[in-house]
Amino acid sequence: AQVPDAPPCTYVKLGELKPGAVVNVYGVVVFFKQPFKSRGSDLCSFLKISDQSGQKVSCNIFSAKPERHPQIFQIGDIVNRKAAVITTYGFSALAFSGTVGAEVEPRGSGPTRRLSEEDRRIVTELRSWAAGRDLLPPDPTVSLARVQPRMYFNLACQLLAKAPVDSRCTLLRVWDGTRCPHALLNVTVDSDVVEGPPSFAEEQEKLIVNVLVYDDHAQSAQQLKVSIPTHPKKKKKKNARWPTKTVDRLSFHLHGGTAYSRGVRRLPDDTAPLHLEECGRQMFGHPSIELIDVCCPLLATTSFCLTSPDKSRMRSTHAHLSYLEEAPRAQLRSYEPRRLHRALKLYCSKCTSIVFAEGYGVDLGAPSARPPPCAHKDKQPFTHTHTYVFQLFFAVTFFVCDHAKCHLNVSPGSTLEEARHLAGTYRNVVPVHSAPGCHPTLLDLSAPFLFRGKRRFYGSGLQTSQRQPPRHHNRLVTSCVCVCVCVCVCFRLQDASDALDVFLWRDESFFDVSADDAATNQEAQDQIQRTMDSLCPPKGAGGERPWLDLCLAAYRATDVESRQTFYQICHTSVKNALTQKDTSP
DNA sequence: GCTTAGGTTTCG
Repeated sequence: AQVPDAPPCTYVKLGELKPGAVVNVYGVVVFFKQPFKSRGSDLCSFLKISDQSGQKVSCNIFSAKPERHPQIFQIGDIVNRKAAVITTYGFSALAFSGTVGAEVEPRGSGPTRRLSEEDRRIVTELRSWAAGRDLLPPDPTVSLARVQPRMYFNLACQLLAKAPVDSRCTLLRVWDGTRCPHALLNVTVDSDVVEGPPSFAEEQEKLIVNVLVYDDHAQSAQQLKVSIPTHPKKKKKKNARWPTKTVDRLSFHLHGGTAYSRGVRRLPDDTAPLHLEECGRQMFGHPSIELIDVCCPLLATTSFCLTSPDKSRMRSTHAHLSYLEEAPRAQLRSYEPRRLHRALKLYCSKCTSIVFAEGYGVDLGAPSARPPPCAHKDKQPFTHTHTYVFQLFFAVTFFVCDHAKCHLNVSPGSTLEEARHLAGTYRNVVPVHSAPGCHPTLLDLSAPFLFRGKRRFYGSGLQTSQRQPPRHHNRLVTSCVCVCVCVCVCFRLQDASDALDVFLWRDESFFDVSADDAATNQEAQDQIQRTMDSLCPPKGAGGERPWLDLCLAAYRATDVESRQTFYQICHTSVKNALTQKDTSP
């Protein structure tokens, strides 16, 4: 770790870095991520820099204070970190009190502030080196008129209205003055929760697209301001029934995470594309300059757009496209498992693979059980996730993910005692054994399979095994996996035409009961059970099965030969459907 | 209290 008054150290070219060294590093930014919240206590910036040696080096900068992170404006800026700690990966710049992560010199030919003669020479050389190559990636911005299915793109647009969909999704109604030629998904939300006009004139609606914004971006989307006043007299709410004709419709998704600089952000006012204003005049008919003037907030994203003065780089709302089909109503016919404690699963907190299917120990007699080939959703077509969950549910098998990054390494010769210790830091820790080159496995039945704070869980299932005494602290452990608890339930839905199995999982709460509570609290389990039974009365128990409005997203296989259609159901949609009051057919 | 993250897009 660095201290503010570390002694001056030598400037080293990026191609000559040695692990463990503490050196003075200069480089041209070739990639950067704005500070984001880490799982620890700090914000983290990530950047890659390069220099004349051609070497690209990664750098992480940690500090809880945003102002202590390097103020990088754009790719091509030059950063300098005195006393960088070199690791085998790259280098870390720990921004402790009194120091900043790195000094930044703008690209181009700006003044070199307060630099020593040597520093000025280095910056000048780096600038002329950087000027000679094309460091900026191509701008992925397209207009709505040019959007194609399954395309990733940036969108600069005006925000006309927004509405929360659920805790992890926000709907943004936007337009960019061009008309998307595809049939568009119609998203219906309660007009009471819409900020901005609840609906627009028919001609206007044809130009407006709905963008579904998820997770971390849903939070930032909620901060965006809609400046078009809500119409004083509300239009009648549109009929929320699903269309009877099934049509492929384009939908726009801004998924969670920041890969490829995904995000949503307000653009500075002076960057509004002129055509938007002009089209706005046409769109709203009679002189509407006022309206246009106040509805300027634009959407854009992250790295390049945040502070870049280069307008062409400022717009980037990545959206992911897929086809959606709309489906009619269905009834809940049954669900599995009927005993809720069997629905408790553990999943890896990093890669989100389910770690254990049934209660641990059920299938230990068959340690040859291999992870299903489709266990990692990032390595296999998404179609398989469905099958995988199904297999997990009805076959008894277990699986420990083998992503290196998912495993907490422990020192050689470590024991269960160390796993127990880790549970003081990580909430749920699973000790595993992994022989070199082999898939990681659980320890045998007599050892705890889960440390959860101060509690240990043995044997077959979370609920029944927590009272056994601690023992086997000397058992060897090679690594540990941090896991989370979720409730995973399969619902069988049915309408007049067919039945469909639907899985809900990986949510922090389940019918307002947290998965953590469900894992340890009988009362919480009973509450879930009662809800489920009210939705789906057991045979002979009487009571009406409610009709549910469902949003079924049909992902068409990209493989045209197979033309396999399969269904993935948005678990929040299903959950909303399951909790709705309407029971009319 | 001394970690966090370590680009490479999809649960929806």
